[in-house]
Amino acid sequence: MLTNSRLVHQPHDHDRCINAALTRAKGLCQERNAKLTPTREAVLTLLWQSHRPLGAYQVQEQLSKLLAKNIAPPTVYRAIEFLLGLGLIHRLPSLNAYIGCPFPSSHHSNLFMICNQCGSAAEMTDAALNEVLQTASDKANFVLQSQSVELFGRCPQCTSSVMSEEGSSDV
Amino acid sequence: MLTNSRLVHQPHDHDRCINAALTRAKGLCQERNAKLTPTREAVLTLLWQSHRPLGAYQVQEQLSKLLAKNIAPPTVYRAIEFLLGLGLIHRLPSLNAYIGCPFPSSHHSNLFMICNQCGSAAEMTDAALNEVLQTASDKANFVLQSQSVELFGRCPQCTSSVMSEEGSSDV
DNA sequence: AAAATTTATGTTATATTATAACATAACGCT
DNA sequence: AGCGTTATGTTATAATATAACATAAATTTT
Repeated sequence: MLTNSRLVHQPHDHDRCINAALTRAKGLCQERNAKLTPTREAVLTLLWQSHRPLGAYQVQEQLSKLLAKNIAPPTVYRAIEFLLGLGLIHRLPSLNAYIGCPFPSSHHSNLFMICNQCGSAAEMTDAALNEVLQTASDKANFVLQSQSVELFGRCPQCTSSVMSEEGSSDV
Repeated sequence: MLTNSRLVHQPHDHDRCINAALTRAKGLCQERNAKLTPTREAVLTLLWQSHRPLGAYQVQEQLSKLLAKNIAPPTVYRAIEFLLGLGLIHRLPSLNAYIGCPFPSSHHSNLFMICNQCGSAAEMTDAALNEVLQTASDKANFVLQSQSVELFGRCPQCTSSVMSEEGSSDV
């Protein structure tokens, strides 16, 4: 059961997360002969600034600031589309938001645990889950092609610390 | 494993679906002391016209036609909100669309099997799925509060009939 | 039953998320 | 350098959703 859950839900050296993500991204792009242009890399980095998903317009805002010029939505959406295509980020449909993927090269099932309080989102792959979903599909003669599984609740961090407030912690 | 999968994925007397849904809705409203006003009932009926989810603006369009006057978005969204609150309909986040719930009174897990070809969506509850999700949450010390599980693929109907085209069948 | 209160709907405007369409620029190849 | 391809810029607009306030309808209170 691959997961970044422990990392997401407690203080850690987040620069390592960012660096690791960039390294993985560069590797994957080389492998696939895809170009991680400065814009795309910047968007990926922004999505890795925390373990909270960002909306496209939040990315736009931050990217505009970062590049010190006005960035229009299509630029952001194009970068997002590129990164989604490589599996470097995911879209959380319930939130209309995007988040960096901690294990882009592995085929996995996109299970997210999203904290209703702090907004963090941990990703995990769970073989048992995939089996159950495959079995259910088979029973219904449904040919399963892709899936989206989002869990909402309270992360360990927010559960243990009573004082933590919405969006306050640096997850 | 409660499901409407067989019904959704093959021809059937759909009027019975609609009538059953309305009956259930009326019962539930009585129970909860909630008022199923004409607008709300109309929206529910529209969402039960097929086993395909509808977007809010599709509902608006059809409701305007039905009532022979222009209906503004807030009216639709209010009815949707009311119906969601009672569990009479669900929102499919990946599609920004809404669909009638075949078993509103049962506590269930909102697993949907959405056909990429015809757009139909079957709902099922699966105890094994819920167990797996609960276990995964427990392992991560995540307090599970709610969930959204959407499966995408090919429904039995579309798999078997080669000639079926996008949106053509009366699911 | 009239007044007061709550609940539902109407109306206008606008926020938020996402894409279409076309122009320009940068890159990669020969 | 010239050509085709890929990426980005730019403008406009589509699609989804909500805020804010006005009116009306239903329910409760007196």
